[in-house]
Amino acid sequence: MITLSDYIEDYLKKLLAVAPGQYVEIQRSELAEKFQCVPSQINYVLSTRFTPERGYLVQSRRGGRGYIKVMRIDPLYQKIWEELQKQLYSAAEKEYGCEMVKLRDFLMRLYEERLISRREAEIIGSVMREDIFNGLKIGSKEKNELIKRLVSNMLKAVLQEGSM
Amino acid sequence: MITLSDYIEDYLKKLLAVAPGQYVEIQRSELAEKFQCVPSQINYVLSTRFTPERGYLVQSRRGGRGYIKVMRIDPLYQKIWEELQKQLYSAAEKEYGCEMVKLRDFLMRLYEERLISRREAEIIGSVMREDIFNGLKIGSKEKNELIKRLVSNMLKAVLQEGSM
DNA sequence: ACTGGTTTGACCTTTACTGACCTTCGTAAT
DNA sequence: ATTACGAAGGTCAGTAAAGGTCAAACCAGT
Repeated sequence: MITLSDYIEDYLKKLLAVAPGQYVEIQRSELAEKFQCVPSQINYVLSTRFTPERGYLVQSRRGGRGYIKVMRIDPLYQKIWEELQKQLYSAAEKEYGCEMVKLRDFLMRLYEERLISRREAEIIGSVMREDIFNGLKIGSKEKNELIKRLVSNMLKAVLQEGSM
Repeated sequence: MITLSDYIEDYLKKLLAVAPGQYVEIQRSELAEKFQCVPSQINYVLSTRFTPERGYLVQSRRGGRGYIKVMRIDPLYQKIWEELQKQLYSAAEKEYGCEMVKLRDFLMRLYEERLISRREAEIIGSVMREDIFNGLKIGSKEKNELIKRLVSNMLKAVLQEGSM
């Protein structure tokens, strides 16, 4: 099942692919018109699919001559590990812990950056699911710590192994 | 006696038989409607009849435009799956559960038979360690179940993706 | 009666989409 | 310069549309 948001995401990615430079500039209302949706849906797509975790940055300007600029973030190979740790231990401190969704987004980015293969992404991703704890009596603090360790370990394993 | 679940199972299998590709996509509520049952019965059928043991995998997405995808898996991979389950649930009953050593042996075999790459073996292996639980208050029964689920999920991920 | 598979429904989580209302900023009129 | 207007884009809460979970009730065969 493909949603409208998926189409819009696709469209933007295709634009990015052929764009000279690492960015594209669009008009929100124009795009909304093109896809026959309300303008705020564009924001929805941007905020759910073009996040930093997925390797994108969005800038915009309001008012007359306003625009939205979508950029790809550079690969930053060295920083990958740090970024992961930040992911794991930022929201983590708020007691509610690392959000699986964000983690998976980050994973997909590693895949898109070709640091890991599709299969590797799936393998690692299979651990980032709330439902692995279903029916098990485990405290949420423990759940969280476990996820962090597992993901860290797995990533460490690939990063140590070198190129795929 | 033939139950409703049997009919639903049949129906899905027939769909799969004529489907181009090794999968079918359905809407849970639609199917429930067709068979005049509650939606959750579809989950029941899927979880009891379309398991990896029987050669199937199920993926899904929630929310608007959600769907359920039922896939066939390759017989070769199915064998592997069964072996893993045997590994996980044989010694498992002896309270101390799946021995990591045995699991690692199994992993190595997968690698030697070229079903997984070296990197994949490293990733999966990084989870098969007692020390991931160090200092965490988790019952040994839970630890055990968790390891099984994690390993199963990871292998499932490989099955889904097919040959490397 | 017991047992195990089946069926159901109440409640939950996730995702997509919409619309009313708000903020920002260029620019044309004063 | 100042102001007023209009043309962007932003926010957020609400609605709807999926699918997931779990435990209780319900049979059927022994």
